[in-house]
Amino acid sequence: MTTLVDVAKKANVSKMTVSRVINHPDKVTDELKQLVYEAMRELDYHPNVIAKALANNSTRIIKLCILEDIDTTEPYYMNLMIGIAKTLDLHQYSLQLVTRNNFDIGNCDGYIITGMRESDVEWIKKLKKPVVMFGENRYGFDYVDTNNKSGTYILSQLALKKGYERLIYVGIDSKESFEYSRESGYLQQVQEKRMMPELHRFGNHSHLAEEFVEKNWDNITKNTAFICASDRLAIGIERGISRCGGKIPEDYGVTGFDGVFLNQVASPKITTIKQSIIEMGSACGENLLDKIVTEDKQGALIFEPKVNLGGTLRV
Amino acid sequence: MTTLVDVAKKANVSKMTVSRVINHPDKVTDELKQLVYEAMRELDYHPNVIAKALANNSTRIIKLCILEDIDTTEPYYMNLMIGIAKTLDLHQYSLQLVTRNNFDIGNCDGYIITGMRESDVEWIKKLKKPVVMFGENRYGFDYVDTNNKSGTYILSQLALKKGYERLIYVGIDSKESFEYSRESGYLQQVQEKRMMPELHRFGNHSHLAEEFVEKNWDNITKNTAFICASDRLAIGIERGISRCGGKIPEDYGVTGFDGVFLNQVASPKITTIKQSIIEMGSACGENLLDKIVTEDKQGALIFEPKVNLGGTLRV
DNA sequence: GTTTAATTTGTTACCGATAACACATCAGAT
DNA sequence: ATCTGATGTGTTATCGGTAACAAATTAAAC
Repeated sequence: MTTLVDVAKKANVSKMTVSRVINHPDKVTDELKQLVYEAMRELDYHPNVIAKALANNSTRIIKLCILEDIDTTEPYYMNLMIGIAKTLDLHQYSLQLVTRNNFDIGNCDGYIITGMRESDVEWIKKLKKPVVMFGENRYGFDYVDTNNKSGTYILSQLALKKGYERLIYVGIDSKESFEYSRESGYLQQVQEKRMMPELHRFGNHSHLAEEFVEKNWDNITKNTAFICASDRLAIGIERGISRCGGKIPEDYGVTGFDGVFLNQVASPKITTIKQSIIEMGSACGENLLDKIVTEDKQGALIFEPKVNLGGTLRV
Repeated sequence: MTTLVDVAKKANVSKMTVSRVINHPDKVTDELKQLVYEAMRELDYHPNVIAKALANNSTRIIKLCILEDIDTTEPYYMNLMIGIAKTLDLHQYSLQLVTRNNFDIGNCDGYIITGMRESDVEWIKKLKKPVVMFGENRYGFDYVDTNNKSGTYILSQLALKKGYERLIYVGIDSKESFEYSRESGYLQQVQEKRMMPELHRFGNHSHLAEEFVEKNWDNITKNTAFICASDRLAIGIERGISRCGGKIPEDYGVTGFDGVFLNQVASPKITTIKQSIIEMGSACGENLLDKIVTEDKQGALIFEPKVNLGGTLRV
């Protein structure tokens, strides 16, 4: 492999000049820069990242910290990892998967954290390296997420446009930030239309939503659409309605949130918000690397949601 | 962070001794070793991988080279990557995904290659860094794979045990090694039982298998089981039989190979061979890292197949 | 009881980059 | 013409390890 010194010799300059051409090109005259660029091209020079890392005493390791259980049937975390890894690899960083237990083993240059709860805030604040969260939060941490509020807002709007006259929100029984945002998207739409909000919350399991429909079937008038905070709940609602003999999408509408794997087995497919986890993962990585280089706050990076039309709303 | 020198001072030895305690402990007296170990423990010393890499002029990068098209709906490659990454991360190596095009950009310590064709053999032989293949081959490259032959052998055996009296093999129309192995597993079982082998080959698409069943329905006697070389073909066979009014598993049996995602949407689920791609990926990584350290040939690492019972064979 | 060889430890140079400092060079100010 | 200060370039030390060699100690051989 060719090194700085090889290039320096060829260009008749010191290796420091070559280094400067790479890192601080404004501090070198155009004349020398040309010479150096040419030498680099001729020798097909690629900087040695390892040496660079040692000189800057960095590790080129990013830790991905998943603070909730990994449900392996969902490609969610895999997609996230793929997305992050894509970006990191590009910059010759490597990804390390950690949990709460093996968290502080070994050094790193930064953290990507997902699944944070309120109780995690304290120790996260104490981390000495840059952090980017995956998933919105209200503690001032930089994050990447879908626009959760906008998602339910759009789906509610869509349901109304399709002629459903009653909107019931089916949320997740959790105090996490994304849930509040999804609720508020529904609420905003409902208020704009001066409708009566109806909210229910359950653990994120399809059978709970299914039970809910079956128990309350008498009160569920025709022409109602259910705006659900997750595909899982939506699938439960869908099954409940089918069981009770309701017709989707003619008499009842259902929308979900996520666009993940599970939906592939629903029939009809749920109309939902599609999140490109891979893209968001990439963005997460880029954000973090930026932060490592510039040491700046990145703020929130919010992806506008895309509706994935299924068969649970009228055409 | 504490360094070699810190440990050396604390233990009253030279840093070289500390380095030796780590890398060549047999060349240091027990007395000094004890001192050094103690110092390392007290100072919570963790070697700096970056410095190590620089000194050894290694890159800590492994290239994963996928030589076939990536079907993103299948979690196959994701699982493979997860598996590999798991191992590599553990050893602070990073994974770089490359294709034929960007293959020789940048240096690396080793390669994991999958989807090799015959035409790739030449350039792979010329690589100067250790290589491990994912998927069997007959060119002497080290590899990791499921025992393909054993898989079809076992499924054929199982089908016979369940009372099916005729076994038809449905293979993939390809000259790749795994296909030959799967065929030979079927053939061995059939020959042991002194049955008449019946083989057919198609491109790996479900509709081709489906067509085959429909066109030949008259010749497909009851009590026949189809041993398929992939889940995709198996799904096609299953659909074909259903269309023609055949009953699975009462009158007809079907087995697949892979245990991948697609199977989740089949009804009834295919009885198939389950491959733990993640585990195999990990093994691939370990094999390669071993090879990098020892410079030895690793040979083949073959995973014994596990049958995943679905509903396409009698109970 | 030397001589020789083997074992153990320390010294030095080096891996390939960067930062901090030192040294030219040249413009403008006095 | 000399003195400043800005700018561009080269020198040196350093990051945290390892290999190769040198030195010191110990053991074995004659």
